[in-house]
Amino acid sequence: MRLTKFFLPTLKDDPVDAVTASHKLMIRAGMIRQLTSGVYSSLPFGLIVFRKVENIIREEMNAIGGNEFLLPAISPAELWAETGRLEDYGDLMFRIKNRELVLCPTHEEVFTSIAKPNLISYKDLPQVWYQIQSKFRNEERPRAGVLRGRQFTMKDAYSFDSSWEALDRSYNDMAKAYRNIFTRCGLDFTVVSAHSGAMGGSDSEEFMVPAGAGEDNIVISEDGSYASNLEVAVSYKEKVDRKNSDLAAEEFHTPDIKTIDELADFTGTKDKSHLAKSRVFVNAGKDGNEYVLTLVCGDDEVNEMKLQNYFGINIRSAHNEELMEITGADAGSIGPVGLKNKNIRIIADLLLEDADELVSGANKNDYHLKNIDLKRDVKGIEYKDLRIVKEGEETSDRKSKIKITRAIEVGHIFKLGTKYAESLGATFLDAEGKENPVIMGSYGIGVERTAASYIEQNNDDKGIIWKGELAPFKVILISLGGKSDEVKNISEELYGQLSNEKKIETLYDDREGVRPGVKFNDADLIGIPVQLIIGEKNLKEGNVEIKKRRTGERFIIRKEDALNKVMELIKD
RNA sequence: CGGAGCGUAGCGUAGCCCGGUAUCGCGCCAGUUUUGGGAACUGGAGGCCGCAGGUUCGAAUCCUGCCGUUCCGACCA
Repeated sequence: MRLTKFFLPTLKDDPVDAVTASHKLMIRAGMIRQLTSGVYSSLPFGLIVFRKVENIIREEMNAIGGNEFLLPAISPAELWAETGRLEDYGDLMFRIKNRELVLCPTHEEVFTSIAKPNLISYKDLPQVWYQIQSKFRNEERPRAGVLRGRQFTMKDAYSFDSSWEALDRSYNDMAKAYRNIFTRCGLDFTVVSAHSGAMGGSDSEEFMVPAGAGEDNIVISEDGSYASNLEVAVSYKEKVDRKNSDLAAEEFHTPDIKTIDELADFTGTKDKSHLAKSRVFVNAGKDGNEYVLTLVCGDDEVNEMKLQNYFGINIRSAHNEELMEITGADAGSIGPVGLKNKNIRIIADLLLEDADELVSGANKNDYHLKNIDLKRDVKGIEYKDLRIVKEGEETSDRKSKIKITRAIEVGHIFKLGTKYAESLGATFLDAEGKENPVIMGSYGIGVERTAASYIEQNNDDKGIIWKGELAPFKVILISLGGKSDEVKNISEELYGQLSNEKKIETLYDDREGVRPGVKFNDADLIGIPVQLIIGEKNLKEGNVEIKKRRTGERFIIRKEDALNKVMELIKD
């Protein structure tokens, strides 16, 4: 491609609205432009990269027997009402105003609607179906360029199986394909166990790219044997010890003490594990509200995602006005003993199992209780894993320690089970002639997000650094023309040889009247791996120069050897 | 949704407090010189100062409302 014909609007300065490296660089390198919040146009240079990602995905999906579809981006709202997701997604789904249609945020329903009348016998299964399609989500806060947008390209795949064992096989094939995809994309990634979110389902793994710009926190053990999303992570920690002193619970005055830290200071306690922290949650259900009081050690926090896993996505923190009504006190004086509403479920973290001599709120403003014995004083108490794990804790097997890192989720695979098949009536007849719901898996990859993640991991102060399969061009031929016809002739000759004979994706900076510095800086910014530089100075000696973008290494070589050297270097 | 900020030429900005018809840099166009790491000079084009209303002789500037957008948080896959 000749740069004089290629639309590549590069920017010298960072756009003021961009904060993360990939966002800045994708705009500066002329890959994307924003149309409105969370919505980006793909410019030619960006589109080349996105297509590379798509093609890698396509090849790996086809390799495991995937069938490519292209489904509509709009669908009837009714289809979503049937699975209950019209409500579940709520405002996250774009709705069309003048027709009962929605913009699809994902495609389980639509794929299932095709599966239903066509996958009717166990002989029709298994199937893997996928598409690469624009998705629309009315994100409340889009951020970091294409990392979280309102419109984005997603590869979504679905497996249809006749047994849970077969689903395991489909899932494992997919997991392997995902590893291939992200490896081929040149990403440093890690696979973590995850929460399957609003989609429902059981086993679930996320493909995570460690990067500061990420929105997720992931937990990785130092020995690499454990990896998990912080939302579901567990660790090993000693339980709070039981003292068996059988001291009577006793109320004491704690004026203006609202937080655990204040309580620790007030009581002169250094170890906050016996200062039990209470929080009240409301689980809004069809039959009215269920109230849940959680109890964790004073130095721990409740992991709300774990609560969602136990209670469903509708559980929420109680509002301040509700607290008084439920407990009899305001936040800061709430505890498990003496609650105003007796129909409240009390769930304590596993670390607090049968603990005694605890201090917690007395459900009376400005009072706390000490010597609470959970075994003795709290009837019907349940114990569950509730806490958020912390950096430096031991892994569950006690063989390693955990680290917490920010990461970008580029892919997610999970076993859906029969949720959509059941609600939409997609069944098949098994060998005995019995009707069963199709067992599904669901698998997604964010295309632009994958490219952005690559850039997050591969850039320097000059710009992007491409390598391997994602590189939009393998070589940039920089002609420092000036008045020299010879430079121009040699450049044209080499360009022809590279692009026509060797079939190498070559970008040819054939701009005239552009100073060398501008060309060098543009080349570094857009990050093509190998720069072949033709200038008058070297050419006088019969030489050309080659620079590797990543390392900055330079080679001055005979012009006759240029082609071979380029071919050698692009293999890296 | 809560908090904070921003909106002036393609991009980045000054001016706003204290009202008088918009500053500077980059980029763009023409010309001359230049040509290996974002050139110099000369000349030029380009603006409903986010929108609407109000105050005023007069509004980029003050007031009200709205819209857009960014960041933090909440929410979300």
